Amino acid sequence: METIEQVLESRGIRVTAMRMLIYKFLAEKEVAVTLSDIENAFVKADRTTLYRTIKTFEEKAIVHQIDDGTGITKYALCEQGCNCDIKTDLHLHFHCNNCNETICLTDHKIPQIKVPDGFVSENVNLVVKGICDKCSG
Amino acid sequence: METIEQVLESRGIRVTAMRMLIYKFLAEKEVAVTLSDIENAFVKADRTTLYRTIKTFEEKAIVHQIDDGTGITKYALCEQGCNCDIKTDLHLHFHCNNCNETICLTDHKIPQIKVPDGFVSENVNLVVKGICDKCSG
DNA sequence: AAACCAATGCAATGGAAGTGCAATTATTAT
DNA sequence: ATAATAATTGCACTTCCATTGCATTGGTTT
Ligand SMILES: [Mn+2]
Ligand SMILES: [Mn+2]
Ligand SMILES: [Zn+2]
Ligand SMILES: [Zn+2]
Repeated sequence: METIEQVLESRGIRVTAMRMLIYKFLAEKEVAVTLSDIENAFVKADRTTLYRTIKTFEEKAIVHQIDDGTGITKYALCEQGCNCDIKTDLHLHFHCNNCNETICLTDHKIPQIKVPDGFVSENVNLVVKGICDKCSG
Repeated sequence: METIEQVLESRGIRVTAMRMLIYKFLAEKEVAVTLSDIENAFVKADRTTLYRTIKTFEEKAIVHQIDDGTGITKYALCEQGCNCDIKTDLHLHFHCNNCNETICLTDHKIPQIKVPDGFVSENVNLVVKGICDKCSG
């Protein structure tokens, strides 16, 4: 099992205390988080640092961005085999209208979508909205 | 064929000059528009009026909102049989990565999406990104 | 230790969405 | 037609999130 340091270094991200903490925070969360979620978790740190950390993670493809339609961008750690860097990450995202949380349905892939002649599909964003398992129980 | 006045009145929207102009603008556009697109088309009118007009149209279900992932909400006239008011409008939207425009693929419906046990799907947002017919030609 | 470069913190900016209230315009009642 | 009423429009202001410039700190390398 890889340590956090190893994960970061293997992607060419220099290891700092802050980066490790944020990585750990993301790893412990089972839902996608917003920047202000991270802010609330690390009140001592500056917003900008948190922002740039998550952007670095995104560039280096250890997190991916999720647009769930709430207007606030969310982030989640990439799982094994998440190819979001080459824009072919095709797993579903689910947004709960009740608890307002968004999660990756990592092993539910997006079906092939037919587009009209002349159109070229490169990427698909699919967000299912409804009630999550915790709220429907 | 219905006149614009008739369309508006039939949905309980009072007819004003501004509303007719905006409706016409939307009808002539074959792509989804942003609020600032409308702003640029009607520089004499106030932003707020344009904003509230489009919101009225949305409430009365003659336009629907599109979240194409650019972070800016877009709007398009509902076609015949567009049931976006009852949240079952399931046609595809296509966003061109080249010309940056977004269009409704009105007769391409979203396939049934499977979600895990315990999850209840109420609504789906699906945006295909790639190259549009005009840009790929 | 000096030089260097990357990471962090602070302050400010920009863009889009939304709201309170006053002024204007249209509709209805007298 | 005039007055009363209601809806629409315009202006100013606010909020929220995302993003950047620049100074400062801290770690690495020579
Ligand atoms: Mn995901
Ligand atoms: Mn549409
Ligand atoms: Zn929920
Ligand atoms: Zn195009």
